[in-house]
Amino acid sequence: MQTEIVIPAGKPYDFISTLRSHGWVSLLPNTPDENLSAFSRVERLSSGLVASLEVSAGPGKEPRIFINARIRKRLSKNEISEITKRVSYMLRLDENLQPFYAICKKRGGPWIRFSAGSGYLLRSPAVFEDLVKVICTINIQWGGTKRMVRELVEAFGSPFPPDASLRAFPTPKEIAAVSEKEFNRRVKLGYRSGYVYELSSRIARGELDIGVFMEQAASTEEIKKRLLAVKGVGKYAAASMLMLLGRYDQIPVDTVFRAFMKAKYFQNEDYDEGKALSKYDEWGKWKYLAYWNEMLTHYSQKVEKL
DNA sequence: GTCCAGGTCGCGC
DNA sequence: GCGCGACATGGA
Repeated sequence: MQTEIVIPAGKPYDFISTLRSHGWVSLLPNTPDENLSAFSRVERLSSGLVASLEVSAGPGKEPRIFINARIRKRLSKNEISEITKRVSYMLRLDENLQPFYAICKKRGGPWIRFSAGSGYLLRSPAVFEDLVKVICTINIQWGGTKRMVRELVEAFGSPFPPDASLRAFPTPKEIAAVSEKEFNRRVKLGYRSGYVYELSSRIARGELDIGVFMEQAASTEEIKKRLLAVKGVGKYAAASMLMLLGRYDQIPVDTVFRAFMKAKYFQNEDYDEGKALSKYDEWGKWKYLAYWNEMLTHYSQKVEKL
């Protein structure tokens, strides 16, 4: 059965730019179409039902988002609402980047191109998935990240009944259902394996509530502290997670940041990390977006790699 | 074969 | 608080 769900973006929104904002659209269960202008994804609803979602957008500055949901039965109101919420979260339809655009406009020059509707970075519908995916970007090349995420989905994700080769992202329970030894045998995550398994087990046992990372009222410093308490999450991963949680005031310092800063700002002097970071001080709570968009522009938007 | 990747941990000072 | 080696895995 198919159900079409329509969500008005409700604000200037550039759907294509969201998909191309970084590599997340290429990590399973996300599957981009060949033009990178829409994507599909298998999603396991809280009822345990597994659906396949095709997400695309209509024309216009404030487009409507279309979700074509395939599932065995007719969708209930609750299920439609759940799907709507998850896709809205992925696309960040609830975020407001107007203050960022305003600063860009004021600065002028190349920043003018960041106009209303662009700059939203795709994320996963659930924080657990983003945490695992960020851990899978640590000390590994992008191809390795894709491989590890694929192995996780194929080994532990719930299958989509009409086509069991399509699977959802695993839940913590699905991972914690096997022993750590078995986990290590089924997916080759290198030394990240223990991090992912421990995280999954703690959540599955109820020792860690993933909601603690989403508390809107908590300060960014507080959320950062909670993230750093997760084994496997250091400064880089915490800053990346904060971005995925909609807090843009920290920059993940990694080989990408360093290489870009050296190429753009330190061609004629020795690289200095403090100096590099301070380039974005004036952006306040929008540092990440300033850095990321400048970096994308510098490399002329190489989509697949980042 | 060798190097190292969108780093992090645990140790010793 | 800072420096440093170890760490799994596979691609370059």
